[in-house]
Amino acid sequence: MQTQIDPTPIPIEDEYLFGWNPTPGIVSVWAHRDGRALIWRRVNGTVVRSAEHYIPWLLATSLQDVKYLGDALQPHDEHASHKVVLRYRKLNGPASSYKYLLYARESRLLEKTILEGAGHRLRRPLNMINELGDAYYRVGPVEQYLMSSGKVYFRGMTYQDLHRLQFDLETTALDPHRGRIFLVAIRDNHGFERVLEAATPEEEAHLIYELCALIRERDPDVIENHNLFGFDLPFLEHRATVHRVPLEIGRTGGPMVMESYQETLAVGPEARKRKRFSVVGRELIDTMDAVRRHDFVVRDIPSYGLKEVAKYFRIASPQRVYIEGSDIFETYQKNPNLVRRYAMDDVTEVDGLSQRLLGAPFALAGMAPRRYERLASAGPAMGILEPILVRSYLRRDAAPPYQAAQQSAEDGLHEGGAVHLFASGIAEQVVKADVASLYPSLMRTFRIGPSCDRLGIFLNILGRLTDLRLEHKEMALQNKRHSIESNHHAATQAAMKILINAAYGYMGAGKMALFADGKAAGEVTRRGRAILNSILDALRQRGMALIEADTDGVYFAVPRGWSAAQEKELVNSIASELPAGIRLEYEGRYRAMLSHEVKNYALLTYDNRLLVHGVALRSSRAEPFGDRFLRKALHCAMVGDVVGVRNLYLETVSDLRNRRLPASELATRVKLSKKPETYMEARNSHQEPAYEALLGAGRTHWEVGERVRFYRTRKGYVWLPDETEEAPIVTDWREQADGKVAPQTKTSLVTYQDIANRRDYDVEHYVQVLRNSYAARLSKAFSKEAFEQLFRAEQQPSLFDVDPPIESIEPLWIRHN
DNA sequence: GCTCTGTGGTG
DNA sequence: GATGACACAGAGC
Repeated sequence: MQTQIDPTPIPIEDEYLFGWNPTPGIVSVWAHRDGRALIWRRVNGTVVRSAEHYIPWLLATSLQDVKYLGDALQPHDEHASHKVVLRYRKLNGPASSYKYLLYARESRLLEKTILEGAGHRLRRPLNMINELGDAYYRVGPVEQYLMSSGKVYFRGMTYQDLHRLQFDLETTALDPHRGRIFLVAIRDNHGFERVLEAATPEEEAHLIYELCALIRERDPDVIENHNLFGFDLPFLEHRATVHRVPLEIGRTGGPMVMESYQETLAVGPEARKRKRFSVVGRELIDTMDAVRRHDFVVRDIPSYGLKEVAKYFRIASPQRVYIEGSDIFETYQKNPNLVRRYAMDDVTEVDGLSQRLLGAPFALAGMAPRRYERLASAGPAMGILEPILVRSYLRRDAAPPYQAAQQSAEDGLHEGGAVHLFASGIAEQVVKADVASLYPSLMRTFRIGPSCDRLGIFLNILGRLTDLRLEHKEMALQNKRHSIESNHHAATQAAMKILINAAYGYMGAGKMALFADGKAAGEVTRRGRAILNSILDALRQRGMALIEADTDGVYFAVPRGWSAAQEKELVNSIASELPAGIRLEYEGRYRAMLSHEVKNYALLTYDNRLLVHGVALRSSRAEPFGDRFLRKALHCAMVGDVVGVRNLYLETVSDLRNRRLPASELATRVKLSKKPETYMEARNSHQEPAYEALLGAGRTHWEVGERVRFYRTRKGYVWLPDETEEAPIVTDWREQADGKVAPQTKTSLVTYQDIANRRDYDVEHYVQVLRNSYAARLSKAFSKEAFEQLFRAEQQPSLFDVDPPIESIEPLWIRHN
């Protein structure tokens, strides 16, 4: 039974935000370019499919390319004749806008007709609408369907109503060229759990077939996993191709084959090409996208890996099985049950992550005219806000602005937010205060919106979102914690926050954004800098020790012994001096902070957790021993335990010198970018450790993109394989004493574990690495002399014996004047 | 030194 | 059937 939340019709003023068509329960849409659309709706617990038609359309700045059609081009309300190829609707708007909505019964026909006309005009053949620059504005078929119908996903549904299935592959290697699937864990939120296995390579094809059959049988609306697009689907696709097993996991009624196409996901740190997979009738969700989006705001997640993230969100079970990635297949051979549990724990955590993080995209899908799976990973500015704005303009028969003709987007090259580093070193009793939604607050308070938005919809939506968000936040608190209602409101407010925070970035997005306005964006940052400066002045006047400030927030140290209440009172008193509509908030307090550089610092919480921000304080080389050293040393330094830092350093050096650390602790990992041929050509002039390590191990073939782990010895580099080869039995034909040849079986000589435990590394090299790349990150915590003394490689006293005793060394404290 | 490219994650 | 939110290190010039 579905829970109906807010069954009331959509108020007129909210049509911009939520669309206007009340159709409930849409869980998936698949639209073809020929005008066919398949809609799946969840009605009282069952899924119904309907086949519909929509009219493919796009927006044009002029009719010049289609004028040649003559009578075959008609305004929308005239001549019902079969000779009409294209119709258009003239939208209200100034000369420079997308004044014409062109449509035809088929998308390809629409585009071909335009391309032909443009080809005549430009006197060259054209193949794609993209070649015509931004004279035309197009969206995908599903977006066309949703924008013109005013429908959205999930109307009247809550997150619990979705049928979600998680599956996770366990493989013998990370690279599908070098390994295979040996196990799949599957579960769904209706209580289903299953583990499929392929003990031998021959069973892999059947395993894939079974997985597909199970998905069809369970028939979920959504398929989820962590790094689904980055690992499971590409791996599955590759193995399915090898075995020629069709990947039929879509909903019956559409083509059941997984489709894939290239896309550039330029969302935050994901700005690179990756393959996008899509399935008819189901939504594919990668929980890592949600983690990334969450971290964009909080910037607090140490790693995006599933296990780390599950711990971070406290959804990891205490009984959870942990197995090192490279040990999984070997463990499976010895103790398959353990790996079964491990894999099931993985999918269970993915479900937990989904419940925790996917509510917001779910709520976004109830607003923006795009598929749920796209909204889960789309950039909120171009990917979500803009479709909402365009839909709103079309609803009003208004032409969206055409930027290329206007200068305003480009000439607004402006300064961004202010970034200050006031002090480096170690501070105690640190407070973080920041302005809640600084930029959107400024936009709303001072009515700064894109000048090209004639209808004022941008600011209208921003205002509506801000008000509604507060209401949902309030409702989330009023309802019982973790109740369906509370979760629904919490997710909705989170979705609105995403949109609100996108508003500023969208205005500054440059000329590709339809509603961009660089000047307005510049005005926002200018006012933002002024607000930040007044906050900093107020803190200085009150004698606080400023550490660093960035756009809308500041870290500072308060006098020793202050209580949290005193800190809050200080922040509130400063907040009360700011303009109405600008809210300065007390965000948190920390026992200590190491300030290294702008945006690079470590925090120690009062419950002794270490939070590290910025890559300057993280290890880029990622030798495990160095990483561990750095975390411990940071902790010691931040509590003023200088002797502890020194001892830790001496211990680590001694561990290296006495070869107490296994090679795996010292290995780095790099991704190969050269093909074997390419490297062999350049090898004489320029050698690279990763390739030399492979060649040294007798490997002459590799794929670009393979990750190679290796460590350094005095003789060269040693490859540390990340996986155990399958079929470890080799048959060795030996000539025996009597001259006969007989087969001799033996197990393979080395497993990766043997190599990982070797100790033949170049000790002096790693002592250098410890000092130069790890200890160096503590340089800002001490004076130059103290640093030299602390990290002197040898224990010998200095020549002249003038060093002060270690016990007397203090870190560089950031203190009040 | 500067610009360009790659990276995050997955077994 | 595309995006348009980072912030840095390392390679290549």
